[in-house]
Amino acid sequence: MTRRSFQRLSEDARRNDLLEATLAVIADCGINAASARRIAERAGVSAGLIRHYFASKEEMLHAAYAHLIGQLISTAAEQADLGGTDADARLAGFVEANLSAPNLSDFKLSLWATFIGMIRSDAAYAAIHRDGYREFLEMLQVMIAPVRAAHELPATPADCRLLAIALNGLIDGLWLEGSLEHGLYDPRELAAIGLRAAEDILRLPEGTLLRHRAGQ
Amino acid sequence: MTRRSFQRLSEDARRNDLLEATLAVIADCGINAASARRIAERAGVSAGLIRHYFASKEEMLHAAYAHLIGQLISTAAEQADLGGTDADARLAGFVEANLSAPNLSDFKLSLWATFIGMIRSDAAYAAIHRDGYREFLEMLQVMIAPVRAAHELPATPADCRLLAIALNGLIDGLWLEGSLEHGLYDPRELAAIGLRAAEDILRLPEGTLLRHRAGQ
DNA sequence: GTCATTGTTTTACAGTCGTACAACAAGACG
DNA sequence: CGTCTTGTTGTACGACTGTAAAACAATGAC
Repeated sequence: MTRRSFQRLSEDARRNDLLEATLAVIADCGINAASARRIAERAGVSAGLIRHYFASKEEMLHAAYAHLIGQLISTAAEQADLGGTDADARLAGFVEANLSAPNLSDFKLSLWATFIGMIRSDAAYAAIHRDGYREFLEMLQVMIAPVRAAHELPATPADCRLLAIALNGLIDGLWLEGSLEHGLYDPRELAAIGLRAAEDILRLPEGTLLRHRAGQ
Repeated sequence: MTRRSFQRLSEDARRNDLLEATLAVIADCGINAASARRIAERAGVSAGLIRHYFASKEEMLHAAYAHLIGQLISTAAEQADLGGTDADARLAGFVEANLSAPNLSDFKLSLWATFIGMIRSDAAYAAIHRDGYREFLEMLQVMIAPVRAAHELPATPADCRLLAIALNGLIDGLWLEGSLEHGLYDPRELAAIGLRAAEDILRLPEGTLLRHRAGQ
């Protein structure tokens, strides 16, 4: 018996590989088929290594969920940052990022749904969900305030929080329908639909957000 | 060894018990813990019996998903029927049913999400999802037409289909946010929010749907 | 070049999984 | 009451599960 040759990786790199492999296997094979052995194989690693980075497979799944949420949020935050100091552009970028690739994808939706299905029976998933939701809402609220203020609309924290909730509902609904790929609207249209609806919800003049659309 | 005493049930009754037990275990314990043995125990039956009603556990899961979708749709259809021949009341009832108990629940959301997470890796789930979505859309389209016509608004099948898609997105988004129980709005308000937004989407006079609200 | 460290593989194990099938008993029918 | 049908139970089996731990080898320090 000759042993497999291998390469030592930094803790961060290997951990990341395992998390990405976990997500890939769940999305491609389903959560039921996502065994430790299959995930390890996908990561190009032996099954035993998992326990070197995570206390249990369950802990790795929790970390993978947090990893996914982090990707979704940071992708949106990065696109918002492309707007620089322009409040309208920042908000538009944030909304658009959530309604276009890579956040808009059946891959991510499949994972999101799988984990959402577990928050009822596992408090760890529920906590990760709650934290991500809070962070998302807070970012929205912070971005909404200056946009509303610039158009001389009420923009107290309380106002903006309610608007953030409504906007989050809109984004979630459109993201869900778009990612489910019902083929009912061109994915490229989705961001425009969302930006237009966001203007309505925030009572902004027509085009305030839409003219900052990056795609197309 | 003395055998457990048991009762023979009709095929329909036993099948239904097994499907309900399947859903209950998935929601309460998570899909990973939903083994055939645990499901059988929940149904008050031995594990071997499953194979008498379903060719495999997988087939039972598929049937359970279809069962859930059927519940969601028929609950909404029944509440629509309470509106009798009044087109406005029928549509309002349909929308409201999807935004209040029993359709609005963390139990049902948990199941819905779990199955949605599997449509990417299993064609059988995808087919069930597609069929349910089509049926839902068609019901909306049929109910929208007379409401629009009564207010002398365009109501061709093409018009109503687009409106049904938009309305479905709204319902899905609100249902999702409401069922996730973020505690951000009173569940009783949700139906009112949805009816009000539906009036906007369909360009109906204020109160057209809202005054048919059954709850409260 | 040698050694120590430790990331990685391999093997082993007890438990659980889905399921096939034989034994049984509940209910229907005469 | 006896007999037949078949819904239901109990058991057995091989495959797979998560995980513990020993054996090993890649890398860095000197």
